Amino acid sequence: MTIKLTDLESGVLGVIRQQQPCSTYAVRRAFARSPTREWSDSAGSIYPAIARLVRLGLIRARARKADARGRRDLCLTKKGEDALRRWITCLDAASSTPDPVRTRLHFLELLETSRERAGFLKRAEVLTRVAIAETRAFLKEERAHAEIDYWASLGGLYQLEARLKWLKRVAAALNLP
Amino acid sequence: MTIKLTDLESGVLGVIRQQQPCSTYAVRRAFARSPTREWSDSAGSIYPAIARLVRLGLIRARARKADARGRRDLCLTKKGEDALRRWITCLDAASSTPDPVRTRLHFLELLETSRERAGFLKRAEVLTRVAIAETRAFLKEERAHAEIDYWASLGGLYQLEARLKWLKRVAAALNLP
DNA sequence: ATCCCCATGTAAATTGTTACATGATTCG
DNA sequence: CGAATCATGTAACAATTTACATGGGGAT
Repeated sequence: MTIKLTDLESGVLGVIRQQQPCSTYAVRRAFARSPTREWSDSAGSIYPAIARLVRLGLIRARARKADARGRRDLCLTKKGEDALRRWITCLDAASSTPDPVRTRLHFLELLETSRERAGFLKRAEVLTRVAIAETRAFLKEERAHAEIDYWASLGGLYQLEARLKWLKRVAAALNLP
Repeated sequence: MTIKLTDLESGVLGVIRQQQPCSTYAVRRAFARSPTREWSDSAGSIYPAIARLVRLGLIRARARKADARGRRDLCLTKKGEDALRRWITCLDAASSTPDPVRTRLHFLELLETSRERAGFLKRAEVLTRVAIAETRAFLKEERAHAEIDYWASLGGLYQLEARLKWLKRVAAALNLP
């Protein structure tokens, strides 16, 4: 059975992979820095999450010797890299997070070839277009019967269209077709 | 002490207020309809949430007589309306949801005067502009040191800018300055 | 010396997910 | 009649929030 990661766990893996070797606190700081607050930076969520990932063998933790504070160096294992890669590439419509594309894009470097990266962006684009079509259909019904819900839901459409624009810009910037 | 509502509870109150009297199942259906999945539509979250709200005195549940299925008519109490109004107007930067503005806008009708409604939109606009400024500052640092994180975070900026555009359109549509 | 940030966590309570259980009604 | 949907929930589990506890190290 394949391991199913939560978004927080995936974010943890991703940040560790970017900064390894690093401490739990470094991950926390990285999460806290982000203006969009994609992941929770509370100790009560991160420490248990990392303990889980160590238990699952996705992270290796090595105590620094002669460190009075008991800091540990965290690194991804091979298994951890695989799990992270799987999370990135298994991007689907059922994702519960506000922006599953953006959270994954942070770790795009884990995909080695241009082909894989372009594939990710393409899949993201298709998903977004599907969502746009669905939202448009929904808005059509909605308009007729509930004015305010129409305007509220229109916000979702604007967000999706912005995502599409952003994806194009990212693809161009990264030289991906 | 004032009651602090979760987003799900607020959504429940809002939908009930729009459709009252209605059943729990009607709320569930309303949540399930939305293409943006702003609120969870699982029975395991909604039934307990409504039980909580009844216990807190924000909802009144009345059994329909001679209804074999045991349906209940739910209505907001005065206290429930107040709590919902407070949730809508207490829009702040610390909101954890992806789009605290959009979720609240659904229930804008609860604000009676144009002045209040315009106030809400104005506050939303200010919050968004602040977030945009913060994100721009963040991106400036980010660009220098982590290419991919820069492009990922740029997505957040696009979302915020889309929100601003949407807010303008909503204000115009509702004839609010 | 004292205060604040670094850095580790844990405990209790709450919340949400997944899956199940039950029975009524409608539709083909 | 059988399947899908309506409509109520609950139980077990997993995850998160909030708050606390502990101590090192650096700056004023």
